[in-house]
Amino acid sequence: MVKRTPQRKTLASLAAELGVSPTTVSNAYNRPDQLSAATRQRILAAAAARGYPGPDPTARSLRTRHAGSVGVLLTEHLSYAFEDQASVDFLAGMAEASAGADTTLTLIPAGPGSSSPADAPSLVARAAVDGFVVYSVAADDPYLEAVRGRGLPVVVCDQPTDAGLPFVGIDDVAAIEPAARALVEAGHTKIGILAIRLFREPVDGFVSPERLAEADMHVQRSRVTGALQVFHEAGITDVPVLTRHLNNAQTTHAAATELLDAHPELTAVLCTTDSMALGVLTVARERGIDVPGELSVTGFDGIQAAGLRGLSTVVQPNKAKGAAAGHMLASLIARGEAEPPEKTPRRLLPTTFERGTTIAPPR
Amino acid sequence: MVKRTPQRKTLASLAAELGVSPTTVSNAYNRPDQLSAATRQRILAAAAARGYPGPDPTARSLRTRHAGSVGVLLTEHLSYAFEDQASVDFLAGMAEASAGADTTLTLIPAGPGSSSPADAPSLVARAAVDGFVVYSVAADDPYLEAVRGRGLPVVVCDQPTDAGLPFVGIDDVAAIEPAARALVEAGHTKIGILAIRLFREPVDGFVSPERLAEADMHVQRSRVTGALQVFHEAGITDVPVLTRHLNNAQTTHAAATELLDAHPELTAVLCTTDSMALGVLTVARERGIDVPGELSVTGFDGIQAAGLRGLSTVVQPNKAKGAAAGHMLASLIARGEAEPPEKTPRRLLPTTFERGTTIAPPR
DNA sequence: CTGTTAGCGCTTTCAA
DNA sequence: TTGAAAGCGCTAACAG
Repeated sequence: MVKRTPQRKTLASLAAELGVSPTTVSNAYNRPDQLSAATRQRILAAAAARGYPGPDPTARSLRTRHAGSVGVLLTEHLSYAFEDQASVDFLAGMAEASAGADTTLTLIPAGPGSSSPADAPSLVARAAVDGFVVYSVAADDPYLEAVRGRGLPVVVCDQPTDAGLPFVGIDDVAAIEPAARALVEAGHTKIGILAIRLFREPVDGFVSPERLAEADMHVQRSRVTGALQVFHEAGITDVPVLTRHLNNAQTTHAAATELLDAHPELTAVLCTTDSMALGVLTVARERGIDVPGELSVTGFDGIQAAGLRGLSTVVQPNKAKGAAAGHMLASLIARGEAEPPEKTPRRLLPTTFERGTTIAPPR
Repeated sequence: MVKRTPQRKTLASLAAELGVSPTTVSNAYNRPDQLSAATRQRILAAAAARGYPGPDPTARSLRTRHAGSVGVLLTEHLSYAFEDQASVDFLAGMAEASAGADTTLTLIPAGPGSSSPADAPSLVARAAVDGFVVYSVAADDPYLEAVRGRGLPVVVCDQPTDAGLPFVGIDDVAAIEPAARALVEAGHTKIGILAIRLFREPVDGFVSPERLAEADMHVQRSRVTGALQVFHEAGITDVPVLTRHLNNAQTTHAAATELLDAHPELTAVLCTTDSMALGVLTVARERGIDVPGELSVTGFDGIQAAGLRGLSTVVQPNKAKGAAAGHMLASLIARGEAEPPEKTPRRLLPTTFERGTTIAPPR
């Protein structure tokens, strides 16, 4: 007993076999109220019996001009992005938003993964999506270029801040102020700054004010300038700024070492990243420097490890950023089908300063 | 000077304006070797000038019968999945595989998130993908049903183990043996077992052997039976098994408390999950019970927190599972377009036992 | 190297 | 409540 498969199953073939029109079958799936419950049942039953999997999504999308998915572009090689808690949290927020919008998420495996760098953005060109969310990429990132080329709604998160695109992020300048101010108010005057990746090209070492003004990674630069502003207002003008391009245990440790060696007079270190701050804590422990007794330290991000160590830090809402970006994109997509763009939306989310236990008055 | 936008840009309209055929334009994008470099340049330039974004992905997919994306279905509400390190690692592995295959990843926001439970799997039905990877769901999960209904290649990871579908996972029975054996070899005879979610419906408390045989969450059950087997062979037959449905700090703490209260004679606890084991460590510390001096503890999974605490545990390769599942699906998709299914593939990945520092002979 | 033709499978007016 | 007809935008044969 072999059931033969009558070619490929399509909505039309099903309709033909049942002696109804394609319209009716289509309605059975998409507009239950447009046909009698009886016919609908009959159609659905027949479909199940014959193994017709329902209307082909691609054909449906072509016809309706609607993909039901939004593209997500994460800076790094996608596989690395999952190792970074911040981007994972961001994705969680996106997921929340997309569930609410009955939309799927299309992750583009960007980064130096694919074959040639030239055809890498081709995945962007080929993705069947209704819009993109781009998370923290450089202003001239080729993937971002590819996304713009698609002519679909785009929302940028964190970076680039000035691309003229709808934006979700935080006010980095304002966000770091409470941390800087806490240090100042505790009485510190010898303060150093540790920052991550200020420039696109690898730059490690101390950065002069002139050089800093040219830093092209705006998020990190804003945090440094935000802090410097507070320090300057307090009359603290001699603030060494040290940067590292990479952000791992090794580099942060090296950075902390270099800063403390070059400036033994420091009584406080402000970091633009929790990982940097944790590096400082590690070096301090190794050298028997008491924190916060002899050295105050602040971070930025609010990663879990920071919370566990009681680090004084600025907590930013990664998951909320994802949700906000998702919702903003959804509304752009919804609107795009009607009214023109209007003013490009820009949403800044609030951050909070976590007092922690790593700040004390200088000795 | 206003450039007028001549309606919607399509490949055909571009071709018409340039006075070439649609084929030629198509080739300019897809088969550079099928036309002169000159014409290609002319076409691409014209496209850029007019803002033609390139061939529409949906139409292309319809025509080529190929979506260039694989669907990923994670058990929990997608947003929760990102809070679970194991599934994040799994996704990282998937990402790696998909980058290699020049494919995007379509995440389906499953779980109790969407509108009505009835139309929730509809996202599965509407996803434009070439196949699915399903990660650790119940055998009768409605999303899994929906996936099967699509008639596309599917790879299951972890669960269900016996769906007759291509499978990637570990041998849970064998995997836990080294942990159980280490306890036995250290000389323990009073051993308890802590397990997570043995049943689909919420079950909290002690589980009799009869009840255990009925447990429908096979992964967890296998770990318990694998351990029991080792214990029985060593003549240890009286082994209390306690389970909790939820897996968070609170429930694991409560479970540990309940087990130690009911069985103060225990000198060792084997857990089917690191989180459970960490719960035991927490309770032990609270009660001043020395680990491993007075109590030996083992876990399962190899999460980061376990490593940091020196937990003796079975480490499973979550990222490798993702990569393996991704590759298996890719090959099924590639093949599907030629040969018939053949034997359904099944891949078991190796696990390792991490000795750790939480096992010692009983006092 | 380029053009003509014929659909991929569906939804959507519009008419019956 | 159902049906007929017209494409959505593209690519793949096959000719030239």
